[in-house]
Order: sequence, then C-alpha cells, then structure tokens
Amino acid sequence: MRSQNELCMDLLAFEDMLLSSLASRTHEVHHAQMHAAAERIRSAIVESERLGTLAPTTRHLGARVGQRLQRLSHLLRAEQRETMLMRTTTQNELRELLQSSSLSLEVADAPQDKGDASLNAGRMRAWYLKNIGHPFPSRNTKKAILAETNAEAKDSSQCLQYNQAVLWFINMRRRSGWTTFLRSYAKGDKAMLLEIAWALQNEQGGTHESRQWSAGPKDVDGLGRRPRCAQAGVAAYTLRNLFPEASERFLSELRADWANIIERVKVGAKDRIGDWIHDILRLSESIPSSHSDLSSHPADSAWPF
DNA sequence: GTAAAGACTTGGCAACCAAC
DNA sequence: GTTGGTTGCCAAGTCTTTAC
Repeated sequence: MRSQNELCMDLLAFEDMLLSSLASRTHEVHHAQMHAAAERIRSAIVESERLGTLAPTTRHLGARVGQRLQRLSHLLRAEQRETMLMRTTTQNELRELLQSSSLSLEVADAPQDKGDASLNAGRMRAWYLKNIGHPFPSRNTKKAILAETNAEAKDSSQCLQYNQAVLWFINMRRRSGWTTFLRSYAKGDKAMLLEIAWALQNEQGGTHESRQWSAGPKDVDGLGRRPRCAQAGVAAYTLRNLFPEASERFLSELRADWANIIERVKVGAKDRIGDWIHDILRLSESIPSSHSDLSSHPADSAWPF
C-alpha cells in the first residue's frame, strides 16, 4: 500500500513524464509507459478511496494535475485547429498562384494525386454527427448535402460526385467503428443501436453544440421495427434500461467505444493529434466519482484519477 | 412471382506518409 | 528500403425496392 506522500509523488512524476514526452516529441515511444503509470496511480487511488485513507491533500493535488492536463489537451486541440486553418490558407494561395502562372496548364493536366486529394467532407461529417444513431442518409438527403457542398466549393477540385458521397458514408460507417459497434453491442439491429445512441445522449445531456454529436431522429424510416423509444419517450432511455444485466465494465467499454466513433468522425484519423493523451486521460472515467465532498472546489471538476 | 435497378457490404488494391 | 496505417476507390456479391 503506497503512502499518501508516495501517491502525490507519483502524480507529479506522471505529469512530468507526460510533459517531457510532449517536449521531446517522442510520445509514441512513451505511450505504453505512461499508460501503465496512469493505471498504477489510478489503482492506488481507488484502493485508498476504498480504505478511506485518501487524504484531502492528495485529492486536491490530483484535481490540480487533472486540470492542468485537461488544459494541455485543449491547447493541443486549438493548435491542431490553427494548423489546419493555416494549411488550408496555404493550399488556397498556392492554388491561386499556380492558376495565374504559366504552370497552370501543366498542373491541370497532371494526374490527380489521390493521396492528397481529400474530399470536401465537412457537410457530410456534420450530417453524420447529427445522425450518428442511424447514419444512413436517404438519396434526397445525400443530394441535398452534395448541392450545399458544391455550392460552397471554391473550385472544381472541391466538388463532389454522388458516388463519392455514397462511398464516403459507407467507408465512414466501417472505419469509424460504427459497423463494429452495431455488431458488438446491438447484435446487428440498427433500431437497437439507435436506442443505445439515445441512451448515451440522455446520459451525456447538453445540446448538439456542447456534445458535438446527436443520436438523430427518434423515429427513423427504413428500420426493421420502430425503436421502442418512439413510443416510450426518448428521455426514458438509459443504458441500464437497455442492458439490465450488463456489468459496469461492459457499459464503460461501450461508452469508450462510442466516444472513439465520435472522435473518428469528427476528425480524420490522420489529424487526430494527441489522441494518445486523451486515451491516457480516459482511464480516469472508470474511477467511481466518490469525490462529491470536494464539489465546492472548482478545480476538482477536472479530477482525472 | 420475377426481373431489373439501386443501395449497401465486404474485401481488396494503390497511393501516400511516417516511423523504423 | 521495409512496414504499417490511412484514404479513396473499385469489383463482386447481397439485399431491397419497384415495375410488370
């Protein structure tokens, strides 16, 4: 059993290791090591909590470390957004330059670079996130998304074909893990998955803007049966209702898999800078939240361990 | 009931990129 | 140079819908 002093030292050592790794840009190498460290600290804190020996100073230190790491995580995201913005601006300027120069014909005749020609998928991505409980747009919906996307396109390279949209949704369902989730947690039943999505949405609360995803319409045409939530009222749905026999571990894995789907849809996998840090921080989500006595302390809302 | 057309899934390929 | 991951795309097969 580690002492409270040792636990505090572990927390600070973990934070230091994480920051050093970031600074040296060798985080991939340290990923497994940090994972193990986070897990070790988590176990020690859970054990202390269980025995009632967790000191308030340790709690507060954990909260402060957690708050700093959350802040770091937000900064990484902001940096990612800024980089993408700069990249887009640079690409646009380069394109304009090439179009106005003698190179334009050469460029136009050159074969398309498939690897770099990423689709203008913003609107499809947004629709997917708004209907993630049942991400199957109808033909008309796909056409509408295409029309909006192509109307905003700055040049022909940003215009989408209908077939590209169809394939994008097919690939996104498969590659985001949605199809695997359907098989694993809903036994291939899309209506069941929609119910799970509604339960998760109820659990998370907030709005589409704060969550950045929505289960979608509660009554979707084309499903084998109308979801039970359509009759019972979606607010009544919880994971516990849907999986009365399931262990907390199962539900926790389900939530984590769902979060992964959302994350994969929100940004392309190549752009998921700092995923590993979120992965490590997510360890905290399985800890019982028995720190309600600290709710008066604002920093404790970010308690990660 | 049946054929045709469309939508979708699955498996795979090629190009690209980054890490080793 | 090799390997593994990501992305866009294609082909074959399955399923569903529609017209006759």
